[in-house]
Amino acid sequence: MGHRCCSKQKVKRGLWSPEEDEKLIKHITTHGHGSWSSVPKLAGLDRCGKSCRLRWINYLRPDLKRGSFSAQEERIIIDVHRILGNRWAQIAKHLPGRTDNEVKNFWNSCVKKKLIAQGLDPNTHNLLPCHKTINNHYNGCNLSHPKPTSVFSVNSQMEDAFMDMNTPFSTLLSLLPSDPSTHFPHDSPNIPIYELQSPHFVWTIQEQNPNAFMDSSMGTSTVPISISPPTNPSGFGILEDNCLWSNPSSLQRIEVSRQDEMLQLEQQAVKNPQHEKASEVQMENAHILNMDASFRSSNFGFDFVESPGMSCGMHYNTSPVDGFAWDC
DNA sequence: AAGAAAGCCAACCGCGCAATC
DNA sequence: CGATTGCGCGGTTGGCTTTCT
Repeated sequence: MGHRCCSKQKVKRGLWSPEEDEKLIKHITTHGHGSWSSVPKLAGLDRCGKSCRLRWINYLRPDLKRGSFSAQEERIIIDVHRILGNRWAQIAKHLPGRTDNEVKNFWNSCVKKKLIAQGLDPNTHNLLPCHKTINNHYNGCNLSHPKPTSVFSVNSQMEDAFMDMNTPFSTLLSLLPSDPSTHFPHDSPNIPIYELQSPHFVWTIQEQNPNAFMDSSMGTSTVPISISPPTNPSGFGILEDNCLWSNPSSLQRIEVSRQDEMLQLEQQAVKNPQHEKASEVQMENAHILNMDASFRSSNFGFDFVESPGMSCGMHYNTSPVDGFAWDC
């Protein structure tokens, strides 16, 4: 199995010279790479095809985004890594202009250390053993995984939609059960809990504690979601490339719309001081709207809570705004 | 100022998969 | 249908740079 294309050839190795780069760029921009194994010969390079491919993909490609990673890119990396693990190529697909190698290096040199500093195991994203004494409650609510009060079957349409990054957020919401008010748990009438099952996944969806939202400065409510493959005890490893929670653009659109609404109300208050009190009421109402438990409301972001790989008491917000939050 | 240690990142290695022979 | 080939991937290495002592 496999092949030893490089080991049997006496070709140059190590760092690439500017002249070699120039030859490779010239060849690929004019002829395309075609078969990588033939590129060195055609381009006049004393390298193996594999080395040429790597140099082009990781360094010379014109669409590469150079420079340090943004905070949002870092967040995406952490989010997707929590689900996919060290599948760098898959993670890199969520970061236009970044290569798997770049993501991997960034992870190993920076992100890993940050997570450890936050008391998280970078491999599992669980709390490290020495940090597991943090309170196991969430804004006064017991966070031990609540039993779902309703289990819905997810048909293929829903599953496809959930796994497709391009599915509009409104479509996702419309696919959820239409009348969530009938599925509130008896012991927590304000916190509906759903579990959606398919042969491949279990989605646990829970409206976030409204009090938690009221503490939020960004005017966004969230629907914590945990997704786990029913047959995989680790909770990781078999999710597909395009996952709902890795759709930051949807979240941003939603959040921007909420922020715009709040901004408009604030501007109204500035323009019409005599109506300031009325605007305050309107703003308060906007908050209340955000607390609306209806899944058809567009006031949601998506979070994970209590997935098999996450310790009780830890709340990881996937919105582009907030970072890790510890609920103590 | 100099040597050591740590950080960073480009490149290599070896394996697995899929297409082709 | 097995062998070969090409490609892509994740893990690892090695060397350059930066920071620390």
